[in-house]
Amino acid sequence: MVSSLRSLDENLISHIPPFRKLERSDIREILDATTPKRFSAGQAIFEEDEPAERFYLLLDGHVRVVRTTAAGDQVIARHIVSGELMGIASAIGRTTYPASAVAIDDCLVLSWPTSLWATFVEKYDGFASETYKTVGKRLSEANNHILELATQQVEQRVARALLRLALQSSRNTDEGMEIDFPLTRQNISEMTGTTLYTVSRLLSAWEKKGIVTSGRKKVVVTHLGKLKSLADVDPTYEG
Amino acid sequence: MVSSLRSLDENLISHIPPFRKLERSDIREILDATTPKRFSAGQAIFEEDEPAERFYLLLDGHVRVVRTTAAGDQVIARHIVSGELMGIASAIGRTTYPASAVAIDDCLVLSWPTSLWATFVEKYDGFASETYKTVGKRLSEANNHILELATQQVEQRVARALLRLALQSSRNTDEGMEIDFPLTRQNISEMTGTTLYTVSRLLSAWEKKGIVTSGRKKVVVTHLGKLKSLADVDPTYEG
DNA sequence: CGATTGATTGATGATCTTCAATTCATGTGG
DNA sequence: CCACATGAATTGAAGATCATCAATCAATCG
Repeated sequence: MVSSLRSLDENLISHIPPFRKLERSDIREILDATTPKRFSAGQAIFEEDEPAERFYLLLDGHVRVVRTTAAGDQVIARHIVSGELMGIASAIGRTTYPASAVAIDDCLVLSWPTSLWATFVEKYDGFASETYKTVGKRLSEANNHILELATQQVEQRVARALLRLALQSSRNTDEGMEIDFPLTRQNISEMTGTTLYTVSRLLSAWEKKGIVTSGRKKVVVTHLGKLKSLADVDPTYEG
Repeated sequence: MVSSLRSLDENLISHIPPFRKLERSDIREILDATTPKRFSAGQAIFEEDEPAERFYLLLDGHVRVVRTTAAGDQVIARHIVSGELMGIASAIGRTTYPASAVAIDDCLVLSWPTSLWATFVEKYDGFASETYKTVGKRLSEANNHILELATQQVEQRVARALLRLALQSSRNTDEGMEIDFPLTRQNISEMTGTTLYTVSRLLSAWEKKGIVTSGRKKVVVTHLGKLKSLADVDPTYEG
């Protein structure tokens, strides 16, 4: 957790990929151009189709990136964890946000006006290449997601979604790997293109098999190997 | 069609977005660094997971970008039409191709060694921003595809896929808008995450309603408005 | 003109969604 | 601090959508 909103320590961001190669003075400059902001659980950080006036860095907490269809269905495109950039529409030549970002728990966020993007890219060594790597990773993930939706059954898709969360965003407890933010059946269904009922049935079945334990807004993976085999991935898969 | 493989005219690429802002001398340089190559229908231009040694510009023809799952299912990620870059793994910090590219019909292709990518980005004004716009467009398309797969029924998905092809890659005939490359029921099913049987049934039903006519490897949209309404898009939708 | 690839269509059934009825957990206000 | 409202989860029953299998037909090509 970050102790204060007033004094931004350079160490806060110096280890984060896009800033890793920068001098302390550069980092100081970058931090001086931003004011940290807190968002509480459920608050929107930016909204789909709004003009992309700022870009963001999540320092602490978890964020859901969400799109809504004309019919009102919600789809969770991805989760953002601490240290990731978001709202980087400018990186890909957009002027509006392609999706909404919602704080899942309490979040601490830095942001800069989009007008600074070009400056960052030009001035700070490695910033451009690192952020384009990020964009590339997201494109790959999106394509993997398409492959899953197009070829796999619901059980495999849910298993994979849960597997990714366990590997990327869990803490070890005595029960097992606990997803470290509140996560409902409905949330999982919105990540996988199914219904909350089907997710509930799957989790119940898996609980009987000793693969997970779960509760209200909580999921714990108790047997990663079995989950991987349900997900139909290599046993050495790590995300 | 391009008349000869020997003399590459500067006009060939001067109107294509990433090169649009360049001087004639720059374009000459770029063309001198490549040899055009032909691929015949069905040939692979590059393969998934291969080291990304070159990047490509499609000058003529149509290319399918394909991924294959461990189980052997194929998914068509996108189609490339003349004037588009492909195999630009380097743009997003990858060292291997994320998918295979297969010539649908006879294709004419330019290519450059990946080692030149950094030079292009640095040296040629507008090249970077234009190609990142391309990457951004592909990311948006991928996210739209995810939204469709997650929320829409097969009929809507097939209607949308066909609609996009009609709007982006068709010629007008007296029958209607004919998709201008060979396209099988199986191909359509691989674009939409369904089976060739279901696509065949849908096309048959649509033919009875006067929305399409179709034949072997051929689909013609005869009533765009009705197709749009099946696809559940705005009547003014244009891609 | 046979062989191959693509398309059609009926029958059957699995998978998953939908609806409805409860139960359970959590936090809030009286 | 308990009662109650609210949001979350469960589970049965019913049925829609789509995949699968199989048989047949049609087009194209060497």
